[in-house]
Amino acid sequence: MTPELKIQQMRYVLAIVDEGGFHAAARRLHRTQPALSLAIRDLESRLGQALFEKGGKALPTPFGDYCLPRFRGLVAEHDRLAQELLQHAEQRRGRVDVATVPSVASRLMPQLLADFVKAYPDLQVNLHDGNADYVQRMVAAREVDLGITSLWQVDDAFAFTPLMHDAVGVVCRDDHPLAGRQAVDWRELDGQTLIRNGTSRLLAGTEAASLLERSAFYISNMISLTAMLEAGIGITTLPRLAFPEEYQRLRFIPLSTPHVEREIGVLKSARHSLSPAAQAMERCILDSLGNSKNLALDR
Amino acid sequence: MTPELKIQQMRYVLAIVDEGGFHAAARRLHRTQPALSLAIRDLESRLGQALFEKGGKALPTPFGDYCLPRFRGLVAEHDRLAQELLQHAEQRRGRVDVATVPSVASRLMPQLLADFVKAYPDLQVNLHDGNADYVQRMVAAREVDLGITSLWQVDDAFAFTPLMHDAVGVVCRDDHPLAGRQAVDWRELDGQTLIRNGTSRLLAGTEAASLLERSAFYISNMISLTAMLEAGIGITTLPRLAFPEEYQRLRFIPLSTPHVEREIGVLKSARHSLSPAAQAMERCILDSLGNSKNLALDR
DNA sequence: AGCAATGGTAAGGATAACTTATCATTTTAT
DNA sequence: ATAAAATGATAAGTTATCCTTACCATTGCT
Repeated sequence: MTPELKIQQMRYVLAIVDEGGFHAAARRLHRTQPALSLAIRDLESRLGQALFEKGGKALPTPFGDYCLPRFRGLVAEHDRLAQELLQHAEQRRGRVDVATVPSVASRLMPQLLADFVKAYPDLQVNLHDGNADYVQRMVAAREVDLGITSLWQVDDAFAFTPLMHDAVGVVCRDDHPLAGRQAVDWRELDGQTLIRNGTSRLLAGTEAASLLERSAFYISNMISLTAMLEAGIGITTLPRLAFPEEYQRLRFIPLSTPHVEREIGVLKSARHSLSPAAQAMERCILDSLGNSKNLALDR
Repeated sequence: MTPELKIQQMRYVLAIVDEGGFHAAARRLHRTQPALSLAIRDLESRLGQALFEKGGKALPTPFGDYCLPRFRGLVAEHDRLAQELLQHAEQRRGRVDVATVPSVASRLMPQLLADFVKAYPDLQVNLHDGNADYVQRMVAAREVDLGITSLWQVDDAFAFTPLMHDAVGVVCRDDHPLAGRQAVDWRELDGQTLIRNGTSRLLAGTEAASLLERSAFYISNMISLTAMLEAGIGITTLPRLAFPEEYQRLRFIPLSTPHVEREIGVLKSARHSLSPAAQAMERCILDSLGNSKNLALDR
């Protein structure tokens, strides 16, 4: 019933009209003139009406005149769409949503995003941050394309690409007895006031696990936690990346025994592939953080 | 640079998504499953991005999700256009402009248009009327598709299809000496007050031409002319079709010597073809007035 | 009149599209 | 748990579509 009008046939019609003849149009389209003749005849037979007058010249019929602007419209629409989709496919347009843990957001993302917008200036980036559980849930719910986090729970619904190891250490004020030390053993913390935080669970399952049970404080908010530490109320443990360098009076001492580290990496859904923009972001992340095991974290 | 996205490929994508799988879609499209696989692969390679996830199920990728509504839009646009053009081609929609001489407009068009709208209820008809010169100029300027008129001037820019012969006669009031006659010779009009009108030039070039020179009146407007005739001021000549039957006191007496007639027919441009709607109108005119030499004009 | 355009036509070849047959996986049912 | 059925991918071969070469008819221009 409804004829299938091919975009290419319409293009031929437009070229013939614009160039004023079959030969000229054929030249422009890199075809031969009979190719156009046949294509036009086919289109005419589909519509049941002639598009060009019969006598010698390539003049549109009244019906052809009626079709012309409509063909032009659909072809323009097609080209606009093809262009748009290509730009998305080629990662020149689009949007990425990324979720990270706060330490990554503040320590790694600034440089990374600067590199990213330089490489992909027209891609929109949305950055969310929260704890590792939150990041993983955002990825699972597909509210973000990618997460940069440590693995919260192994689950084959996720694909995790490791980026770096982030060792846990003790954080204390500069007047604390441990402040000048190069390393510390967990047993030395016995009797100290330990403030737990969101990352403390990294110690669970290690020989230092008992420290957690003896701790009376839990503070999730980083601002509050640093305020407590600066006030000299106690000490805490943090992965190095999460240690806030900007607080002058705080010190980070690596925990040598047990050696505890979290593994930071890129998290994505294993079942779904990435949008083109997210592919660009993933590549950017891997290029920038992948090989260099990021040893430049010392101050 | 810009890939050529075929309407059919987009249709395949939509069918696969809507039917939830390659097999189901293939069934609906009367194709086999590999045909779809290959078409999709081709489209994906043109865009440089996968549209469906790899693992078994036919789930769209995020890029596929992005494409879907746009494909749907363009396909819908295509179908709408194809439908519209087909309706025009099949003369189910469109517009015809017709110009006629007044006699045709008042005596022939009412029935003809009634037949036409019955056969083509969705076609818009615009009817213009004026003298034969006006009609011919309208056709030449392509402001109308068709004219129904007598030929004003022969010119190979026009195609003229004769419909009927329309004999000239004398028109007078019922109390005129000629009123009861079956025929009249031009010599019998000698000494009568002859009022010329737009059709009087039909006598030019005949033996009765001298009558025109002796006439002091010329009235182009039909209402004015009939008023003059009803007032008994004079007589005139008119083709039978132009004789206004509705005036009870006026009589028409055929002119037997010389026998003068105009030929009424369909006029169109010889260089341009007709719009589909105009083709419908032409056919309707020829069917309704072509063969029957329209002898049913007596009252 | 003769030449150089125009577009149309016929036959054959290149390309694209589709089908049949088969395979590897996954899902469903027993 | 295992068989059966359904999924999509792949390879080879067929068909249809599209395009080209070669030629013709007509028109317009020197």
